[in-house]
Amino acid sequence: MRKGRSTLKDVARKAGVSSGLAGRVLGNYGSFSEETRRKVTRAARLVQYTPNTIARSLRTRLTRTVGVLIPDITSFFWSTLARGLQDRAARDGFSVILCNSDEESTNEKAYLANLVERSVDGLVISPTIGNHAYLRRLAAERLPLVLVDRRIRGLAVPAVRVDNREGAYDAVRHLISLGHERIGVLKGIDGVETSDERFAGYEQALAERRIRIRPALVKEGRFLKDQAFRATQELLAMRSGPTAIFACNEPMLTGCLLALKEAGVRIPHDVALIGFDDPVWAPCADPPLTTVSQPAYAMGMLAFDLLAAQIGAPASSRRSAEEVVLKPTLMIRKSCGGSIA
Amino acid sequence: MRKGRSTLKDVARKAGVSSGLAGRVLGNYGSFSEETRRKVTRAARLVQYTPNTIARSLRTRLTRTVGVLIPDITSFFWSTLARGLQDRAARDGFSVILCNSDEESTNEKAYLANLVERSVDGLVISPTIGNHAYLRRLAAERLPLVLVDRRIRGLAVPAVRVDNREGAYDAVRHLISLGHERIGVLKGIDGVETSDERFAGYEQALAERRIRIRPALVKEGRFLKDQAFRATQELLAMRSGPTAIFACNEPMLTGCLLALKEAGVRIPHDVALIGFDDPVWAPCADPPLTTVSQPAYAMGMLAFDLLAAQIGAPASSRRSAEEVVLKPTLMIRKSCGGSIA
DNA sequence: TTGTACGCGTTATCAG
DNA sequence: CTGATAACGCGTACAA
Repeated sequence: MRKGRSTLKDVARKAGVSSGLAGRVLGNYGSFSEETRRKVTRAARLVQYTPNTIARSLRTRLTRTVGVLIPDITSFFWSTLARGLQDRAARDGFSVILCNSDEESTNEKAYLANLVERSVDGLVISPTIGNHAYLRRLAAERLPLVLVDRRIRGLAVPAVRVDNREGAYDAVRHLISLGHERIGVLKGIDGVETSDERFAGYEQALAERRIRIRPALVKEGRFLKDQAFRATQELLAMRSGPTAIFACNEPMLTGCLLALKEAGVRIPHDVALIGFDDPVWAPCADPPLTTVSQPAYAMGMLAFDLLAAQIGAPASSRRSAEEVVLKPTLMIRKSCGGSIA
Repeated sequence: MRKGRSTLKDVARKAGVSSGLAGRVLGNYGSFSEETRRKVTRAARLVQYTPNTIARSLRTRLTRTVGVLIPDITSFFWSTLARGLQDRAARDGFSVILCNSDEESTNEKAYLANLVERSVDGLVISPTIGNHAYLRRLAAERLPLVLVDRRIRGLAVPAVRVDNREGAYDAVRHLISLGHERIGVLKGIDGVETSDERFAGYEQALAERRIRIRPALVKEGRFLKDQAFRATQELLAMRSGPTAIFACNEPMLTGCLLALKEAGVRIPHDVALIGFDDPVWAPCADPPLTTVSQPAYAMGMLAFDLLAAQIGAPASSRRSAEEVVLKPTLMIRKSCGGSIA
């Protein structure tokens, strides 16, 4: 029994040529006669030759592998985005290594280091807060990089995201137009662009109508379902609590909804609810959820395309900050009800 | 400016020793004096040495990479399982390459081939139907393999799954105990063990109560939301349609619910609904969904552990079919209501 | 304890 | 057009 897969040497022997020649016809470069092309391809088929990508990578310094570092594949937005990314990657023959940061910069750092050691050709990352020195160094070294969902201040690399401020603004304006003024908000993580921008949209909508922001109504839910659950309970415990709540992502929307139901509050009668992210189940909820929808799948595809463009280009001529910002869209269903006036 | 990362040769030069020696202290094998250990580690730090995993892999034939090939990362069950898998893998220093088959054997075959070319150390796969010859060959070649969620007949490799028949049996028995007899079922894909077993549970529960199976009530939803949506519409269009529906996975549960709502049927009053898989949002649905819950995250962790055990063991002594079968649990909420008697 | 040298399987260059 | 041969960076047997 042979030990492993057959190599170029095996093909060469079988075809009765040198391994260099075999490599050329199989790699389709250099020159060779039609005669040898036949002999070699036939031999390759016979010995079931399959190139050793490890050896090839060692030589070419290219791995046809990209890393994707996101907060949590488990949430609707990220799994959908990852799917779009993986589909595009596969189309181009790239493999994708999945990493979940849980919004922890220590995890981020560790995964980043690992991915670099593995010589990925590029990286799409949704950076968390914390020390970005490492990431900046990678960018400086011209490792193909694309940021998704959020950017980092002062780091000029391609990014694909949605206009978060606008999406949040639309959501909150919708609430205000329905007569709400005491609007609770479940923020993500302070310092994360996505979160800050959504909060800015919230502020903008309120300011525009001269509604003052009540600090007690703004809670940091850390993008997490459980945190949002607790925060919602706190909101409900207030003397003069919110008449509406804006949850800044899907896990928090779920947590909020769970808390609301557990407390027996009627939606939208007692409190209206609107969320960022539009999971497939939003129409099935009780009541059907009004949300801000993001084109997550498309974002994943775009992220890969932006990355592939960098990988394909010579390191010197890489555009520094091609940015794609998509529009979120308000999906009006039932959870905000009609006017409460 | 240096061209790339520094190598063993660089640290060796810096430390004033041979690269072989440097390799040994950094790899911590063989023998060397305390003196050189200091010199070498210091040099490594100075030149920011980081091992080239490609070269190492070429030499050791090990990549510390595993592939995970599942139907669709986008669904609740799979994203949760993948998360458990990735977490465990990271703990042990393994990277995971994500592939989505969409239940297409051609995709499966292509991804499998790619993963093998990349020399993954192991593979966890949820095989779809179709030609399994390729997979069998890999198993025969002793590539570490673990099957998740479903097995393949006659292929003795470790597997982790849930007792699908029992879960489905419990679900349908629950429906029957509430007085339902015309129970519609949204099956997955005929031939996929998961689907067949769940259907077997359905049959068993009915047979036990001497309720005959009406072919018109069983629909193949292909595990897909949209297919289930249409199938549900067909069920609703029947002259004497179902009084209850059992959706065999989460996407189909969603599709079914969507169709039911769109048609204005009241749940459970007009038709009761129960699903396999218990997504986080199940309690938020209208009405809260009664489901069969699977320990997806744990299954992912276990799958990796089973794989790691094989990777760690010498190829000759690999246990052939350690199988883990977990218990699903019935989560009774509101979508089946009380007795309809 | 240390250094040398070879091989892993490619890609790619350079004579012939 | 073809065959040798040199890297790529690491692991490791073997000699010193």
